[in-house]
Amino acid sequence: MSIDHGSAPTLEKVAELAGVSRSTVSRVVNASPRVKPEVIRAVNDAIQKLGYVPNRAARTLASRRTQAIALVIPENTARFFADPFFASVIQGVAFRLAQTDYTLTLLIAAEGDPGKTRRYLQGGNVDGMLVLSHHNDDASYVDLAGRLPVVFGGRPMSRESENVHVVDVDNIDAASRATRHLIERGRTRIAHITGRRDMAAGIDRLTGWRRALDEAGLPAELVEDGDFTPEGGAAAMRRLLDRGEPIDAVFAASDQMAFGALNLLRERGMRVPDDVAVIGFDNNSYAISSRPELTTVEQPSIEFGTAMAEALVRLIDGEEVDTLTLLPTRLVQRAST
Amino acid sequence: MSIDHGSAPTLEKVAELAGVSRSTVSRVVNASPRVKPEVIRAVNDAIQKLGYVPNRAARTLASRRTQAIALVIPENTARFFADPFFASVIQGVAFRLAQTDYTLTLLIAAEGDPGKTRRYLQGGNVDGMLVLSHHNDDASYVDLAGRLPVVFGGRPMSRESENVHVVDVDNIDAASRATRHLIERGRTRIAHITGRRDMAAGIDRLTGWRRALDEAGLPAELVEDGDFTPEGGAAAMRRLLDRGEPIDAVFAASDQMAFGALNLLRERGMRVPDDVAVIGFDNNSYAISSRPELTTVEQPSIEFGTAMAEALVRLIDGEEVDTLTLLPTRLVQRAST
DNA sequence: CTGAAAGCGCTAACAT
DNA sequence: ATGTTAGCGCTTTCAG
Repeated sequence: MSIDHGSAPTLEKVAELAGVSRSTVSRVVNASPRVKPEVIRAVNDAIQKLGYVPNRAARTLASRRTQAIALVIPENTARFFADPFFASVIQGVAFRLAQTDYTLTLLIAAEGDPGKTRRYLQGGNVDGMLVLSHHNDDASYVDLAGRLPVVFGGRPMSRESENVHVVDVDNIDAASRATRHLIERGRTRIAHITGRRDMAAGIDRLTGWRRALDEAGLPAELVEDGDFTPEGGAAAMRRLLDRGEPIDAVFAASDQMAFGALNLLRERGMRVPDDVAVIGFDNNSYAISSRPELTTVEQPSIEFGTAMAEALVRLIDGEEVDTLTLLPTRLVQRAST
Repeated sequence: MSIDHGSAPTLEKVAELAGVSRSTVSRVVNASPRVKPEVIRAVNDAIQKLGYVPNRAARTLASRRTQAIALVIPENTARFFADPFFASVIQGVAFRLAQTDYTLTLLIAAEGDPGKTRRYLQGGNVDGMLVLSHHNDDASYVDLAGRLPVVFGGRPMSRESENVHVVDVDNIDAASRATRHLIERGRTRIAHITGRRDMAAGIDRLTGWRRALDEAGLPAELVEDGDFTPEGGAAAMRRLLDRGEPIDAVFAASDQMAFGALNLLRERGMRVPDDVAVIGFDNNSYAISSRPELTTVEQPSIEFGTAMAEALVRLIDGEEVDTLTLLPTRLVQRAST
């Protein structure tokens, strides 16, 4: 097990080989202006020849810029890694950052030792942070917004702070639209399977559903809590059906729950959309894997991530960034309604 | 937009407050032995009082240890972020590392500029790297194993190098077992929907299927390529059926493909498992979301990630680590067979 | 067991 | 346009 940690060539070596000072090499490496073209050439040649790669730690130490961004995911949220929405957001963040010189540090905030993550974040190890939280514990990061640039994915449950930047979709409006879609198709007994109630998205979608129903003068009593998973959706659907009241449509706060509801409906011998129309939220693989395929509200998940990264990078660069970036949603009509 | 980048207290401040030298503070921080208990107390008090957090860059620069680990994911593989298996592996890696002082740097290796990732890796920015690849392009990282500790998730397609460490499951054996399960249940016309052929897992599962069939003296001609997705599985199933030859069972190299195949079988009016038995691979959410639920080969995905992290950390610490870590698989019997 | 001194590799004024 | 001079905050011999 002998690995050749061949000591990397330093900036100084490059300077010697190119016959210039270290400052000049530094300038060339950092694409600073005012360097004679021929010198740039000479330096680059030397860099090439030596296979020089700048040492990040030294750079960070001297410049006070880490070129690193943290993606903070609370431990309990991390369990939802496989949730298509989260996965896509992370993918979007990673892709956008791959186009920059920023490095992405994935931070699973352990519940056991919250101080560890905070210390890391406050210790000047990153230039900014992204918070992706499923739950309301994101509250613990809001205050950090005063110490370094922070962008939240989805509005945090806690009070707003002026330094808090958020990327989100208008969940109330989107849910309301989905519900109206059902109403327009003549449904009157419209149920809702909620997302988690400790998440803004879950609460807002519930609000949107209720609003649309209220405006149409329809009853908004058929609600059961889900948890964004297929199993949770099926369980909620079962409770809904077991109430014994008539139901002719259901709006689930996620495709996964709609998928689970669909399965249960089939088991109970109910036809979709004939007996019950079903609409989901997300437009992910579950929407097209189900039979019938799901009508759903599409939210741009990858763009959700790129927008977060984009906002943070601009924030770090000292640019003006909107406190709230709202991404568009779109109703996708399929066979379940 | 004014953020208070309150300059963090340095080790020197702590030394002053505690009335000792910087060296001593450093020793305490690094839990070095031979420091008088009372001094340790004094220093810790000062650290507490000042809210001191060591500067990572300075530490790295001075000690030549980054305390960072890179998780490299080729761009094309990153598109499979939502694949439950990948998501779980990443989750496992992140969780295991969260228990250490290592930081996880997520590196999406851009196809456009492969040099960027390599430079980063070679530039002494990390103490070790983990490679998670869906495809055969992991070959480009095998040689880096000579410069720093590397652990692959799934055996790379390229030739082995003595410094290459791998965490994997025995795909040949597992696939063979799945196939034998079908044979034992009296099936004789057993088809296979492959994974990607440019992945070791895809190739090995095909080999295992063929081996079991050969040993039983059964024909191994019913093969169609899939790509690990539900859509790919459905398409492969369609081609299989369109051959017009009898089929009484199918082994799909992933639950997602089995799921897709199941949907297609239903469309064609075939009953599972009565007419056709179906077995998948992974045991993820698709296996329990499908109707009927899938019999499948379970592979411990989270442990896959923790094992990778574990091996790398030990490698970095200079410990002896097996070149190949094989994780156990298990047949999970459900309604589809 | 503790302190002094010398850097780690790079950037950033300040000169020139 | 380029070089000089100081560090950035920490670890690490080497003394004692």
